Amino acid sequence: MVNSVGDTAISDYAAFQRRVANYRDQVCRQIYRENQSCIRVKKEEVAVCRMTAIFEKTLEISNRTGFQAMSVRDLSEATGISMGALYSYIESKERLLDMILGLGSSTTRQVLNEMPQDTLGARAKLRWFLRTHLYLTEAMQPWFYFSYMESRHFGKEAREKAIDKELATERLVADYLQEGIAEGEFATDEPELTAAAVKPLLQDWYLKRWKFHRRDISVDHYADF
Amino acid sequence: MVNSVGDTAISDYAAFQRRVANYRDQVCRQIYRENQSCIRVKKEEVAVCRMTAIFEKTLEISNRTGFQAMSVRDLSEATGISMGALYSYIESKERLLDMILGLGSSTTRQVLNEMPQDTLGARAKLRWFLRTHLYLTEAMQPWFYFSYMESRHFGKEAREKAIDKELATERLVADYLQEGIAEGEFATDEPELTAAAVKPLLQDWYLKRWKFHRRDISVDHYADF
DNA sequence: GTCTATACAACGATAGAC
DNA sequence: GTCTATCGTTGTATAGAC
Repeated sequence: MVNSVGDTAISDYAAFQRRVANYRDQVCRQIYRENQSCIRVKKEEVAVCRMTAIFEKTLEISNRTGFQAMSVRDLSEATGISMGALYSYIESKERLLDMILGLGSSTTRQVLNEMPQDTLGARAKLRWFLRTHLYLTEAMQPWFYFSYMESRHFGKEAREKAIDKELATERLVADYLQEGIAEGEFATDEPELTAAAVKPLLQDWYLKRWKFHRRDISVDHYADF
Repeated sequence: MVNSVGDTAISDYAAFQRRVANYRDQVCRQIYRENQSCIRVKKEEVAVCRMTAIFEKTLEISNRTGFQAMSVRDLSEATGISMGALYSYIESKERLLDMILGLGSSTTRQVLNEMPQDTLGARAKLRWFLRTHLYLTEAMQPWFYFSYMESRHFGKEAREKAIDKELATERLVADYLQEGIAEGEFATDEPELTAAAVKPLLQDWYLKRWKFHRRDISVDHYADF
């Protein structure tokens, strides 16, 4: 409930979810402005509203059948927007992909850069980071799933960006571990390999949700660590 | 080197690789016979040889672009077999998918059912299973990658089969853990969650090879456990 | 701003000559 | 058993009426 400024941990998932929902609208508007040059619809309110729906349906269909298998006709039908109208929002299918990727990575960047200032000690920082990461992938599960599954079909630049991001996350975890070892908090002789092992555990949460839905939520998974 | 009948562990990866290569030919021939009714080429030697090439190239292209994005024309070009000739081996693109899935799961079944008889104790059994599983995914990395990535595009039956297989693996690991706890060998209060956590670590090996190629091989990853 | 109708390329698959 | 030529379908994207 309480979500005062200096909290060490995010108080609970529901609060976190609300925060992310706010970001989403904000980020959608930002995406619209960035791509205004190729969007024929000029009324911002209309455009942002419909684009939000387009993004949502795209993730929904793509996560069932794959982005490339999803035809724009499918998308038109799912959103209730005709082919012609649709193309006044997205310019091309490839551009749609770019916009969706931007949507997620902008949100992620904002959320993970908000570590409370008074979070001290490697253990606390690692805890905060892992928990926030887990919450984030839960709140935006469709996007993370999409991003993971489609990453190999990206263009060269986008794919390299994805790899960089993954390595950056791993490096951050490895650094926290290293810091913790120096503080005498952790006992691992191979922080890098451990960090590399942590990543798939985080990813499994959004990739194999059906598996965890038969049990309890993130807190448990956290205890596991 | 030594690979005598009763070895507790597979002696080394090179030997294992040779064993799997033998299986592959054998399994390819089996696939040919099973699908003989819809394969127009009747000379077994010719057919098996070309089908092996077709399977290999399909995995190669699909793992870059996705199976559904791979056109049969691409495959024709890559194999050097014309469209017409190609279709006297595969009948349809969907059938090609089925054959490839059968190829891998047959091999997997054979290999994992060959646990040495004198492997006693939960720890030894778990070790053997994990090491063999890791070796197998290394030897057939393209197939495992393909299977993982394309599983969501499968038909209902095939997808359920894949889920069953994954759960079966997890159950097996959980059982070994349980057995080990009973023997006082392991100290985990949640064998099922631990088993669930082991799976993504195994999978990460074939999904993110680029990450591990900057370090050393499976033995290390095993030590990590 | 949205619709229907359509252009044009690429797809899976086949026929028929060799 | 293999090839070239071609079928019908479906895909992305656009034009022009409303």
